[in-house]
Amino acid sequence: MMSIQDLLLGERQALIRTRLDLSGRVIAADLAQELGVSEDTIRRDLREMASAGLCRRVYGGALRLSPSTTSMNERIGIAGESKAALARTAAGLLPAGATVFLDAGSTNHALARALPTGADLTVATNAPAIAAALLERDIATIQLGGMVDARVGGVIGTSAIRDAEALRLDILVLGVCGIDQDAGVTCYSFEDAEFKRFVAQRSRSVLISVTNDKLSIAAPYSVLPLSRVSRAIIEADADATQAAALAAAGIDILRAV
Amino acid sequence: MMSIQDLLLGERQALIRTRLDLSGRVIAADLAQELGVSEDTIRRDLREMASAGLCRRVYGGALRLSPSTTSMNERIGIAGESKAALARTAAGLLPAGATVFLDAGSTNHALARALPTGADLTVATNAPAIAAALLERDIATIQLGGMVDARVGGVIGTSAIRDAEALRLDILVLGVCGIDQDAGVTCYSFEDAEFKRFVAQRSRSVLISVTNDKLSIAAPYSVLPLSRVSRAIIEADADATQAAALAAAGIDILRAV
DNA sequence: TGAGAATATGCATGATTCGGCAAAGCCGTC
DNA sequence: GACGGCTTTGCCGAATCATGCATATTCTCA
Repeated sequence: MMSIQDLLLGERQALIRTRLDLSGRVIAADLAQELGVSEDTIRRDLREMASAGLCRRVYGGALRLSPSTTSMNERIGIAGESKAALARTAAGLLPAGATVFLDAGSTNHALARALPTGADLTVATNAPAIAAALLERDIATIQLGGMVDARVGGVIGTSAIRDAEALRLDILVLGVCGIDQDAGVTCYSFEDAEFKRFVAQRSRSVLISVTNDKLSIAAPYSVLPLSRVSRAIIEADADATQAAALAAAGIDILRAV
Repeated sequence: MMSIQDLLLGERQALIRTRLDLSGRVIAADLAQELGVSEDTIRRDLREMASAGLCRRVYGGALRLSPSTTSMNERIGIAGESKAALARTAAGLLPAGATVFLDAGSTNHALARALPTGADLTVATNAPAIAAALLERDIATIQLGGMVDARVGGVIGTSAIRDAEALRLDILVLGVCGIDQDAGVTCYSFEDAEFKRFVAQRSRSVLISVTNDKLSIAAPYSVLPLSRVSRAIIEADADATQAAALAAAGIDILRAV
């Protein structure tokens, strides 16, 4: 039996980095106790990692450097932090051993990046960028095949649906273009809507994470009625009336931290 | 009777590699006891494997280079400039309108990054990271589907082959693990070799770009004989004797600038 | 400004590593 | 079969490293 204190040096730092990625901050004293080493050792680790540009050292611990270090996050831009907050919350809702589908979209890309390295999940996706992020985190990945739609950033259409037929999912994390109490979940492309609907049929539950700008938006093509959505994660400062409307439709509402 | 300590050098290293793949970490002292050799021998093995890029050496043992910390970014970083030079030269060899396949691998990832935005190409790939780079450059992309092999960084196996059946390629840009005038093009995984061979059948020409460390390397699994390779791009300072050997096999040799 | 926590620095210690060296095994040649 | 060259391996000593502790310094917060 391997106990937590028998970590090799590199492993300890990798674990700290994962912790940083996940929650954005670590506290030296907590890490020391948790990993069974002295605070000095943790501080040395943090100092090293900071000088290697992997985190920012602060009094008492360390912080993740602002998400502008990676190319994709730069593209996500200003909305990055709120998306990352949604993503961290969503990451906590994926149980070990689950088979999950991450639909294309920047919100789900953030979720892929929020997953801890080596997470015990099998994740299928139609978006190459998401698959690449999953691979970097050493997570079992299934990539759907076909011509990639540049607007969606993922594979849709017949080949994707054919590949998706082989899947049996515990959780579908849906990228949504709009959600509205009357129109339900909607998106901007007919084929994309068709694809999402198909994947939803193959999944036991449907999870969506919704930025504020998607609330009360009805896009042209209908994806699912609200009754098919199991759970929604909304931003910490999301409008209470709209949240209540979704909850009234039977959706389990979670606010991101 | 062959016991565990009668392993040949290569076998021992292969076993260590398996162990690394499996659990992500090995401890020198444990391996020494388990394999019945001295710790010095294990350390020598680990040192060799580390300098061959197969693991990361840490105090007390070694770790798998986990994609999160090292994989693409660092592998690109280490040999970045020479790979970028190969990539620039290769990019110039893809004619407008062509249908191209970019095989998984850091060299081809560099090629994808070297392509100009909006290039008039249709590019198929089995590697999500490459597909993501192509999408960022607004290039028509076809992604093969299936379970992604973490070591290869791309999809291989039956589903990938099934998807590849639909392709008819002008140029296959092959990622090679080794090229040798006797062994031909070789790689480290049986399934990967099988996949590459299949794609090669569907392509009118085969292009490879070869870093110096791949020259005169014969990996375990044979991919193609040299006669099937149309063109090879080698580094500016590649060994002249080895270049001549490839040219003698009928390969069109180009030196990168 | 002062109390208390957090940090940097130097040092001791035990474990690990590196380089060189020699013994043993393997190979081809004479 | 004997010989020399080559590789692999184990062992030794010196050097290096990771870690914890003690001490002086710096920082935060009230």
